[in-house]
Amino acid sequence: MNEPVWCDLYPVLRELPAPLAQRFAECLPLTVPAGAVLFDVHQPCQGFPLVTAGSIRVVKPAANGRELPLYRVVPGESCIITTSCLLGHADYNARGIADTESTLVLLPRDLFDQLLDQPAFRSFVFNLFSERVADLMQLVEEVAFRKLDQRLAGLLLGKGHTIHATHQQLADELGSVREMVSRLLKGFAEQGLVRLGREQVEILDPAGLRRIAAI
Amino acid sequence: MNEPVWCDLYPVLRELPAPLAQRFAECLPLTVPAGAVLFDVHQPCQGFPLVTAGSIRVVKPAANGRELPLYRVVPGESCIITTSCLLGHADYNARGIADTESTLVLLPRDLFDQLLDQPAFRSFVFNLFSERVADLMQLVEEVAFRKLDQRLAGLLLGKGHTIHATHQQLADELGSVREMVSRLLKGFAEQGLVRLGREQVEILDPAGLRRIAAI
DNA sequence: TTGGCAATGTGACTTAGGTCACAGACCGGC
DNA sequence: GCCGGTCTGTGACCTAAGTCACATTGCCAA
Repeated sequence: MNEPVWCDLYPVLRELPAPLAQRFAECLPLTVPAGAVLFDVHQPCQGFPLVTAGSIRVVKPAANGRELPLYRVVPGESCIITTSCLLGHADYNARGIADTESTLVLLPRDLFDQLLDQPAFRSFVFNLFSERVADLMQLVEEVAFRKLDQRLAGLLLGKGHTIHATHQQLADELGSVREMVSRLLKGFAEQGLVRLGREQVEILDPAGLRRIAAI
Repeated sequence: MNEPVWCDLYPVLRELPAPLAQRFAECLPLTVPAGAVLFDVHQPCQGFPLVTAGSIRVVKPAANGRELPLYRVVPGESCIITTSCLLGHADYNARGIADTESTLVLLPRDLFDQLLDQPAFRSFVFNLFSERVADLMQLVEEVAFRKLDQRLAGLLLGKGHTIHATHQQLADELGSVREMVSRLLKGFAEQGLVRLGREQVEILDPAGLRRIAAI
């Protein structure tokens, strides 16, 4: 079991010596429904997730109930916070929620440690780890310095020509509230940058949005 | 050369095989004055710094000229952003400034890569790396969710009983402005939490400050 | 002692963003 | 068609934070 899909998404698994491959094969994949909380702040870290289907949303919860999205773990990716917690023997400092129904294998901590002795697995984990740190730096810059209209413009630009989402969903992505997104989108529409529809934003002037995003 | 101090601060250097130890010994330490910019946004990463004296302040510059401090590299520590850039072959996304006169060796990229093949050096780098990621998460939480009075209270608590610093310096630590710090400190003083003096803040009620910091 | 500079105090104002309340608009099922 | 819920629009208001301008204080060296 655990063979075909997993090795396609995580090719590094093909290079494992037999005993480790065996142990990995014994890890049962589990499927969780959308909205399932896989880990939460102050919990100890149980293991390292390898995702084959769906998407895990990792967020920082605020006192007022809002959540700031940090990143998503999609098939083939790794989870930087889990890596950090396992290496540093620390508790989680964020929350992981299944964005959609998701399937994953949870590598137990001792297996993860053994796998890290394998050069291939190690470089897989650390290369992704270092790339994600750059994203995290980007996020710090976003929340510390960029205004909401800049962030919204940037978000829209990253979602193709026509976005299908409610204003609430867009607000959630930004860690903001619906009213602000509605107001800003209306402003964009008045400038001819977008055309608005129910659960839909059509981008008319990508260059104009980029100017606002000021990336 | 490069022997006594370096190995005390970075014990991992003692475990290097002779050829690498030799290459390290050939790296000339350099001393830079306070305020020197060691690296900046969009620059390619030249190498990995080992600091023996002084302190490097790593900041994220904002468009308006202000800077948000991310962390400091002090003797014995490593620089997470440099690690990330070297591993991901990416340019810097922050600025590194000598806080005080500082002495460091810059390991060239190829030597750093070779050193990473050494288990001891590797675990030194990655353990610090993962610990700093947790700090970075903490920083995201700070700037995204916490109010300035909470952050200022937390800052004061981390600096001992009596703090010797100007309001401007405290504001810089928070990425804010002097006036805000002056006003907030005055508020703290009126609540009997601190006593203010020229370039000095004396903490009278740590518990009260902790309550405000809400850590 | 005093002139000057750095540090601090402070009020008035602006801005971004969030909150609240409620009014419409749309849409799918009955 | 009409009725429920969901989605969107919008004005009034609030707050945190920053900006500007200027007054005041305190120290230290000439």
